[in-house]
Amino acid sequence: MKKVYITTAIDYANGKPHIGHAYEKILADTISRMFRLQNLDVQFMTGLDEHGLKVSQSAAKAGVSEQTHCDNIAEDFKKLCKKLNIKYDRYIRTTEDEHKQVVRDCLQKLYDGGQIYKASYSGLYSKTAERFVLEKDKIDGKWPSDYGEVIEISETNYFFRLREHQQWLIDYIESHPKFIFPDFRAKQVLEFLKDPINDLCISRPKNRLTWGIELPFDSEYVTYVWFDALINYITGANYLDKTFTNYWPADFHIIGKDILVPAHAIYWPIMLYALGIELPTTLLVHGWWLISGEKMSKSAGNIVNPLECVEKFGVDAFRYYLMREMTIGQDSDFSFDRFMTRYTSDLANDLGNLVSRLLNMGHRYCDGIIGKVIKTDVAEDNLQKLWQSAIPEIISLYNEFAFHLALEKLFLCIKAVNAYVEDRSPWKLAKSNVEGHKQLINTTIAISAECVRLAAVLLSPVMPTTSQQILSFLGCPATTNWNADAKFGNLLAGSKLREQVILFPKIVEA
RNA sequence: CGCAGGGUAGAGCAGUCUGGUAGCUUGUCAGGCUCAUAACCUGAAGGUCGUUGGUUCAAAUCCAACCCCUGCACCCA
Repeated sequence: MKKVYITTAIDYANGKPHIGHAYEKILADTISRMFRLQNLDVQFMTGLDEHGLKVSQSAAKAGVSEQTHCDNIAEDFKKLCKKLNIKYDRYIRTTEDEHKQVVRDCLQKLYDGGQIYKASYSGLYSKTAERFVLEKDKIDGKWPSDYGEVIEISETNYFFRLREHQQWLIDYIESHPKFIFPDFRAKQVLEFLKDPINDLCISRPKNRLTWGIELPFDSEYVTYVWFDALINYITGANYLDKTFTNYWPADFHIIGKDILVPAHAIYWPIMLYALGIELPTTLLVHGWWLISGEKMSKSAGNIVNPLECVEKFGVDAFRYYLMREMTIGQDSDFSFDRFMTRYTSDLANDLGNLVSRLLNMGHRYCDGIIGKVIKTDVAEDNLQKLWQSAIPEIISLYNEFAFHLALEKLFLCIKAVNAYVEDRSPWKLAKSNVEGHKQLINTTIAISAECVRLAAVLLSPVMPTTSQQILSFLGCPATTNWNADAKFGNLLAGSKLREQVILFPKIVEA
């Protein structure tokens, strides 16, 4: 009865949504949908990380309260999800009462168990940047100008014991090859763990920062934002409730490579271990989108607004591009040129045009009704065999998160339908009076329609709306179950075809 | 320095884990077709798979060494 529990990282409430946020959500959504189509009960959660210094600073800059600031950002991100057709089951915010309670509960448990201790330390502190800095931050022996005055201060804080669990963590990662995907990321973590790790400072004194969750055992401090943020995963699984085991352990934490080390591969497993909670099954680590070869970052200011693309080309085209171009784990380059090429050649010319010509032929030669497959020959057999062998391969590629390969394969099959239609040339058959040609036309249309139906069914996780549209053109309901729908059959006989439709109009000017 | 990733037709990428005729898209050239979104189909040209060595009957793939590019302060998926 346990659900498949899938999470994205929660977005930090500091700045606007960009392509990276969009990608992670689309990836998680695609995975969720693909599991649902295989009859799994999915719980998909995303959300917002709202505490910490940066949020406090952004709010001050905008001249609003922290909570108002977060409410606004939450709206932005929820809008993004809606635009991208992200079907999450829960949207968590770290300012929710339930979450605060879970964080305090965990802190108290760790404190009682001796996993948290108080210590003082001193270091160099930048008053302007409001954080500790290191000697190595100096450029040419001088502090960067935006650090302002740098002074030595000493501070007392609470620390969470990481180091004593280091060997346990190494053993755990080595004995659980599925824990970090793809494999090379695990290697990276193990490299990191070759050096001793420091205990984690999990508090901030209120004289520096008040925007956080107060420590349950010391009201002079708030909780460090990462400690707070990571706990969202168990809050979202109803940690305080009996139903916790319906969700936990999480099956997939979907995260970017930047927050693997140390947050998700070091802090989080040790936190859970120290709390006596089972670890998530898999950290699914994706790469970054570069923008025309350059690293995308807030500071560089080259943020591609995903919403712009969506409005111009449609959400499914955008989802298709991201899933088709990215090899999970690697970085990938986003360029409008390539987006246009994918849009035009894959979506408009191959898929869209196939749908368009099929509908038109159906009306022109078969009165808009799909006939029965009566007469088949080598051409039909070959096409059918191609699809029959491709379907399980595509599904298993999906299950391995190799979406780029699944889509490549699927579009090769779509091309094969175009070639098959060319081979049969119903427009020629229609001109002749030869016995049996009418049947052959019916067969061609029926087989092609069946292939288009399958294409729509298999595209559903990536392009849910398009999938549903295509199916409705063929007189079918949306697919909800691959076991039933992802099979080559003759399910469409008697179905009424819709009038010709342009699914992906050519967009002349980029 | 170290660690990680990448280096495959003009361009952009996959394939490398699990060795066996080098694949996809785009671009170019030549044909075909006209149902269709100036779309579709067929064929051709184009690669010493970064370099050198090793293992093997067989290496893009495994091993070793080296070269080049990228990332590794904060922020950021």
